[in-house]
Amino acid sequence: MSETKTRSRPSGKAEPGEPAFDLPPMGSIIGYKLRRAQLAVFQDFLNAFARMKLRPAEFSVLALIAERPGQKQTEIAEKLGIKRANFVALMDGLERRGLAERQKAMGDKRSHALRLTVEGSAFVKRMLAVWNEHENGLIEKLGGPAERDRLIVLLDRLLARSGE
Amino acid sequence: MSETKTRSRPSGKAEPGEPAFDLPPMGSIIGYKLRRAQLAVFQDFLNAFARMKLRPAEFSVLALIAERPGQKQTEIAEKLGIKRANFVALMDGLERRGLAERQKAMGDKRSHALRLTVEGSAFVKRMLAVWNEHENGLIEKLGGPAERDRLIVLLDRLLARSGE
DNA sequence: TATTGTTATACTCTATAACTATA
DNA sequence: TATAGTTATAGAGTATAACAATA
Repeated sequence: MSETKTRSRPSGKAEPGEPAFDLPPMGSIIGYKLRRAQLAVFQDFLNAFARMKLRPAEFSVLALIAERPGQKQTEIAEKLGIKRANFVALMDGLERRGLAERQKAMGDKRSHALRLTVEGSAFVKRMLAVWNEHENGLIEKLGGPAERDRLIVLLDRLLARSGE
Repeated sequence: MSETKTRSRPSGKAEPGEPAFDLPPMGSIIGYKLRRAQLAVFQDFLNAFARMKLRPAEFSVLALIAERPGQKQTEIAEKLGIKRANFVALMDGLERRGLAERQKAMGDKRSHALRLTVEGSAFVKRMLAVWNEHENGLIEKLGGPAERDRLIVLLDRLLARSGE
């Protein structure tokens, strides 16, 4: 299907001395720019949360537990695209810091119901305040909430039917 | 500066039984969606280049050498955000496969001028053909070249003045 | 038999310090 | 003194296999 949508230049013949390749400008490559932007955003996140010593994965785990307490490890790990084996050390860290805990579930004795501790709830409140500042900074860079929404729509298109 | 642009819901009081947090919907978090989209695009890249055994970093190094032969390692590494120490093994791999080579530079005897081999030039031609298919697939997903351009513009805004 | 959490392990990426040979 | 390339090393992140307890 389809002709070359990738090139912008009319494909003229290479001049002498020039390389014989019709190359993408690098700054227009979707995957490349996506990666650089993601790294920049994560770096901004790490700067914002340096004082709280919180990494993106820990943020999202705490957010999911806060949103719906009692979920089991596999559920949260799957939602975040984390292998359950790698989730163990992550959860160990949150438990060691006294922010979240594993409780024995009512029905299934194999699984753990994950909950925030009292200290963890206070932590999450501060975490969300910091996150709001961080996120609003990104939204301003993008040009406002409408531009943010446009970005999300485009990224969702890249994610659609990728795993199906 | 500025009020909360992050929330979409009117911040009503929490109902009994609901968690006491006003949480972001996770799917609307810029960094989170950015990361998932980047992983999906890279996975698509890896699938496309599985047969050629080429990873994104190797692709971009070959593309930069092809674009302007004779550049030295530090130049290319910096353009790609790779530490020069980590660039060594990457370049070793390309050299071992006979795709690119280190030549002694004319002026500075410390530096290496990087060039494609004859075999490497042929490889890059095939590489660019595969890449065009991959990239056009992404552009179709986005809804066409205009949507791709809009995405690049938004990602550039996230990258602007981040490191200054 | 299948699933939950776990351990052990390995591989990739990334980051830093220190060395050498040149400049 | 500083720079280009290199080595060694350590830390994240991620992937798989296998096990015990439970379903």
